[in-house]
Amino acid sequence: MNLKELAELLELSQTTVSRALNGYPEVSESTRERVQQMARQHKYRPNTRATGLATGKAMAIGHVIPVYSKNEVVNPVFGEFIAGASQVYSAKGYELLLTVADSENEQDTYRNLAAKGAVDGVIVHAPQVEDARVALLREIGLPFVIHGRVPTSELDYSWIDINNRRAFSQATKLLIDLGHERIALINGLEMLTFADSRKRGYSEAMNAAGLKIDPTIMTSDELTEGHGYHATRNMLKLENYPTAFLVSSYIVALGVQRAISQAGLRMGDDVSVIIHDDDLSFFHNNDPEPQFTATHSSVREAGVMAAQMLLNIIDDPSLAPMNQLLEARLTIGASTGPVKKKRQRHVTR
Amino acid sequence: MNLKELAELLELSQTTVSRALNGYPEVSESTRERVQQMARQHKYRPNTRATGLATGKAMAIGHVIPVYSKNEVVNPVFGEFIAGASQVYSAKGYELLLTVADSENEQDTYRNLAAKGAVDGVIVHAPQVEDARVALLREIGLPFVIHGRVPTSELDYSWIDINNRRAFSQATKLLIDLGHERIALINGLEMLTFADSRKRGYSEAMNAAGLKIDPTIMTSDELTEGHGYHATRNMLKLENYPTAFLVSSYIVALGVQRAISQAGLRMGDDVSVIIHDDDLSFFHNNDPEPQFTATHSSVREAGVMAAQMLLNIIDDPSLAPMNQLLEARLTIGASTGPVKKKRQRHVTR
DNA sequence: GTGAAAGCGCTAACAA
DNA sequence: TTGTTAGCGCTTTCAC
Repeated sequence: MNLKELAELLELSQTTVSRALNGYPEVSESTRERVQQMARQHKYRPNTRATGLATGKAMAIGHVIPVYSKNEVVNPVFGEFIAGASQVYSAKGYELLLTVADSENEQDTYRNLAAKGAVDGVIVHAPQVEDARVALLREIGLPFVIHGRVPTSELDYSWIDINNRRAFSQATKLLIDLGHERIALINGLEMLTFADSRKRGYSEAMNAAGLKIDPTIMTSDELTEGHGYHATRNMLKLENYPTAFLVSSYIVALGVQRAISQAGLRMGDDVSVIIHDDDLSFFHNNDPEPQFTATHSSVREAGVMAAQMLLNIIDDPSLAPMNQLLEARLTIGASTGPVKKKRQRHVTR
Repeated sequence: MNLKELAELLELSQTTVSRALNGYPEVSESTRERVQQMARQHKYRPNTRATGLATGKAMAIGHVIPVYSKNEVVNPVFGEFIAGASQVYSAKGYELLLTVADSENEQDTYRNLAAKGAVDGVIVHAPQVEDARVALLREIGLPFVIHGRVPTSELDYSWIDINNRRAFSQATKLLIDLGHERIALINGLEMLTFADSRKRGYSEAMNAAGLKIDPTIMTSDELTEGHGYHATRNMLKLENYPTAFLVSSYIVALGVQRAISQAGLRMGDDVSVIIHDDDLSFFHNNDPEPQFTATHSSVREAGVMAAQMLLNIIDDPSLAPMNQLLEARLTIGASTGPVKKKRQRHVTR
């Protein structure tokens, strides 16, 4: 069923039907009713391509997710973020175009998207410390919102981010307050801003407490189980191995847990562990039942907000860049018990 | 830059330019060269909407991922699957339209997608044991491939699936051969076919070995960390708690690990654990270094194959339904040591 | 309040 | 080998 057929059925012109359906005021209430009724009855849906062609709008938003390595699992946070954004799009009649780009042809990806007229704007994922995309997108004039920030950019742009620095600084401080002095950092690739920020937060808290930052208990690599496992395994072989672990991403945490368990240590007892995957999860023996959300609810929310932001910008391109910094949820506090000095236990291997 | 401008620049008709670019044979080589050269130079990309409108094809594939609950994290396997499919699409000039549908309005989602002409076909994710979508899609005539199977459907349809039944039967048998008798099954929602199949595989192997199937060490719930944690915690309180765990999804495994560790048991030593997330991972003390890929490489591959399948069907709708059953990768074998009877160790709580 | 007609950017008969 | 023309399904000016 297309507009022409619907119009013939109603014995009206396409124009009137179109107007009735799109809420133009000049249509009489009676015909509007009639048109809407008939449209519903015949399950009429305007053809996206035609509408897009006629209006010059694509009614679609592109999400570009870069894949940096063949080993790495697509980060689950993308899924959550997109689930959030998707809600907003379908409410506003937009579609979501997903592109998985390997880092080489990523520039082309954005160019193509714009030139083909496939999208009205894009959400940029996984920004890097040095990221050329801000300049690129500005150049091609495609509206965008970055999920994350680009610290090196002098250009203004819209972004939404989780306060990774603060989350890691708080988490580190918490561990320090609990008596830990050897705190391992199992981080993502530090060329990516989220990992860079987390490292800063960690370092900040360590410095503030006058603790030594020891590169031998810090790793930066892909977010894989293997990374977590090998890193932790090696660290637990050290004379003075870490008594606490700060882990980026729960995929990595799976490996960390495995190595801890294998070494005969108990997670949350011999070793405290905090996992940060935009939400924070804390494992410690003083918790009657350690907190773990793993709902990624912050990320989903970030997706919603980013989508709204982008649609606003598309509506009114003259808008000044917007941004939003979300705090990570860390629901411990009350459940953390008395501070006591951590002692290392013999590691069985 | 659009076709008209490009044609004017070249002092040719739009037709010729279009033909030259689309590889029609009747264009002379010299003009074709000239056209391609100019197009490249001006970064010309045909407008998708216009092309779609003119050809009646959307040049887009829809992926619909259902979300059954607010708690559940979007299953990471979707990400992998889509990453695989995406490769194929971009190679063939297709776009990927992602829709996240909550189970209620899912029927509408497919209807809309078809009526709007937004996609040429869809990939259906997360099929249920009783799934109305096969009939629905057949009715609206939208080409589709199911990622999974619908056991109750009498209609023929195209699908690609991982042999979940076999994977779980093998995994269970392996654990039995190692001397385990109390094997827990931490499963997904059994209304979903993947979980249903896994349960069948498990039961099959248990029955074959003459072992009792005990519902108190089997759970079926959402794929969350909390599910794994609580299920395992409760089971470890049992008099004769399980000595082995078979876990659907590594998100859940994270919780299983946590509970094991908390109980003072060692994973892969006191307790064997197999995680199945389309690839299998086995943790057992006889492995010098327990296998874990967590690359989801099977799923990514499945995505590639599903996409190819769907594009073939779209090319030639008269094609008979195709299907493909992939075996899960379980790379243990050599590393599994001698079979010995498992003994339960005292659980500290 | 309603309709005729042009046009969005492309493809594809049909002509030349 | 190239060009003319109509048309894909919709929106939107302009006229009535």
